[in-house]
Amino acid sequence: MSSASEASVDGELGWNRGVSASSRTKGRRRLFFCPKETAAMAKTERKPSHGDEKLYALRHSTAHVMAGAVLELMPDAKFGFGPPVADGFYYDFDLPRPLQPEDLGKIEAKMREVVKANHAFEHRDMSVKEALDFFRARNQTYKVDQIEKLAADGTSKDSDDRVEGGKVSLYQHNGFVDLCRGPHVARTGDIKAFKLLSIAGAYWRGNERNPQLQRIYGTVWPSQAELDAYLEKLKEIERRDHRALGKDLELFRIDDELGSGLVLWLPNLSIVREELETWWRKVHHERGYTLVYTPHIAHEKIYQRSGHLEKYGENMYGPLALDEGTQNFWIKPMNCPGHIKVFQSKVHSYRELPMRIGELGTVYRYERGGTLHGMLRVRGFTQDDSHIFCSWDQAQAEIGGVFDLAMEFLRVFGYSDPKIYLSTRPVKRLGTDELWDKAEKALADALGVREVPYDIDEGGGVFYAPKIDIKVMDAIGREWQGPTIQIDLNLPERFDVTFVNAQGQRERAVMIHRVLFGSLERFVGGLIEHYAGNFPLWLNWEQATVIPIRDSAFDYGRSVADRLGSRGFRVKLDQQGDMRARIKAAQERKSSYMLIVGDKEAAAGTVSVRRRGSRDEERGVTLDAFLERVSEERDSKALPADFVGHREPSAGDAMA
RNA sequence: GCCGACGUAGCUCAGCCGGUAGAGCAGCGGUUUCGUAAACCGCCGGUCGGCAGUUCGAGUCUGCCCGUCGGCUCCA
Repeated sequence: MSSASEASVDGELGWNRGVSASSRTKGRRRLFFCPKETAAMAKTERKPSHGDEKLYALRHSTAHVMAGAVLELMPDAKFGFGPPVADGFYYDFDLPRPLQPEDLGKIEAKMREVVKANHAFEHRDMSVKEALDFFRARNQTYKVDQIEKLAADGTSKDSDDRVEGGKVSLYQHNGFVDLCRGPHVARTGDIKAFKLLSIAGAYWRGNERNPQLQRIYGTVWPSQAELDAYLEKLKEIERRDHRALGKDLELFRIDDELGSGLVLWLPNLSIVREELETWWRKVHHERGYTLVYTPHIAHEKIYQRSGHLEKYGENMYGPLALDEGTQNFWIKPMNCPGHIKVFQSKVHSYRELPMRIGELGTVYRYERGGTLHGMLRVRGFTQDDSHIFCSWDQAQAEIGGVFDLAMEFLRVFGYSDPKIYLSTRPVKRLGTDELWDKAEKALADALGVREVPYDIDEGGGVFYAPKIDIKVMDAIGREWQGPTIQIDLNLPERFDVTFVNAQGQRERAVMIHRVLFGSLERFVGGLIEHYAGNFPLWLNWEQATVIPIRDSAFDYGRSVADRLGSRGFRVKLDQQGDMRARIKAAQERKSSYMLIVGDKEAAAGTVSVRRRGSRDEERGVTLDAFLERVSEERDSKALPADFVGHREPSAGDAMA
């Protein structure tokens, strides 16, 4: 007999049947991305729209069914938390042995039995003492821990559970009892289309000093069609994975011997980066930025003064002991100290402000091994960093200017639905509360003036400043971290950054830190996925491929390629294999245009145009007409014709 | 860093109960010149992630490192 029946207490507890999903009161909801997406994306998910209570109940109920199945298969299992998350659910277990991939199938089979048996979900309240006795008797130490915490605090940030009137809420089905506020579906038979996806480690209460539990992720949908659509979306995410595309398209490489977390930009992606940097410099010159270069290592005294060694030291590489070990240098983790020194190279009048100092500055930060992820999480990266030095009176307008520039950037790349977050003071920080009050208010005011709606990310600021984060949706509805703006009152004080005001007195400058791309590595890694490798013409490493049909057209093909090259296009003349092989290869390299030329084209001075993503050809296009067309496309930085932007809400939101 | 899985040619992978490494693609050399997604023939290419151990013998078994993947924690 399984222990599920040992846990069964129907008789003595008096369960209430038929608690409907709609009885669930509003509460905090913990939302995460599906496992595949997490590392690539922002930590917080946008809140789902109203009206998805049923989906919430379905996911929550399936988590219970899974936990019940695990308990039947492994009677010694102990349970942690098992909440619904975006697109599915998970449950954490403390198990006597590690789970194997084959276990998922067994657990799923057991779940299907329970679904088929159509057990009722039943609810009851229990006094704290009763509940503690109940879970102690079953050796469910994590539940005991949670109830004790709830009894002490009333609520818990780790779950929706709470103590009300001295009681906690429990649910049971098929003898599996869990601490839970509900709601649930009425019966297990209401669970239709589900699948267990993966196994992972997770710390109890998310704290790495706590024991590590085994987490099973699963997904569940009201219908098989919706489950299929979701699984298809996961496949699409896999197809777009920048690490796979990075290999296929020869974009970047991370070499073990060179060092993990360090990116080699291969020639193709280097072209993308060069185009981005060229445009970035142009835009910044137009906006009154001064572009500079600063060193990659610095004496430790500057990092003592900036507070980096104290608050950020565990992420820094060093020390490098120079001059017989009498002088310590560290590799720079941020560009701000260098830019402060640039500003302080002379005395500035208020007339010169705001002074906007920018740099494509390469920094190195130690990241723990398990956190590295392709180009999205690396140890060396280049930020498109700028520090704006201005007076307090100018700060708000400057923040607004940066904000507008950020929006322009996002539009160019086809990102949509920007969402704004205001991240406030973290626990580990410099400076007084008054300074933080002032800085946080300045950011909030700047957003207020623009009437931009935003959410607060409590404690999400950097050690020296609060920040505005802009998060955006990519082509398949995933959220990414975008530009960041920070207003810093700490470093100007530590470095005594001043200017001479209209009264001839020294006045403390305000420092605004901002990035638009963030890091080039992460931004471009994200772009690869956003575009699925199909880059817009202006960024593409192979803008056109000239494909002669046979030898007789080689000379004409060369003249076409030369003509395009002389207009600044990146063109490949392919003479390998036969024509069909050349077409296939060009398509695989994601060349923007194929220009197929044979004897007819040579005679007429035309090209046959085939656009990436299409099997149609357009014959008899004169070279001039083609040049005019692609010049316009390139210079306007148009999104490619095969780009399909994000239009609908994400799958999870659509379920409302 | 932690939990689990995995590391064989540039890439994708095969290699049984331990007997001394194999395919396709790519590359190179030929042949072929063909009207819209893979022409044909040949050749080159591997300290099987690294270091120890067990064994007559290790790609296969064991241990420790390194790395990658899925998460956790952290983050641009």
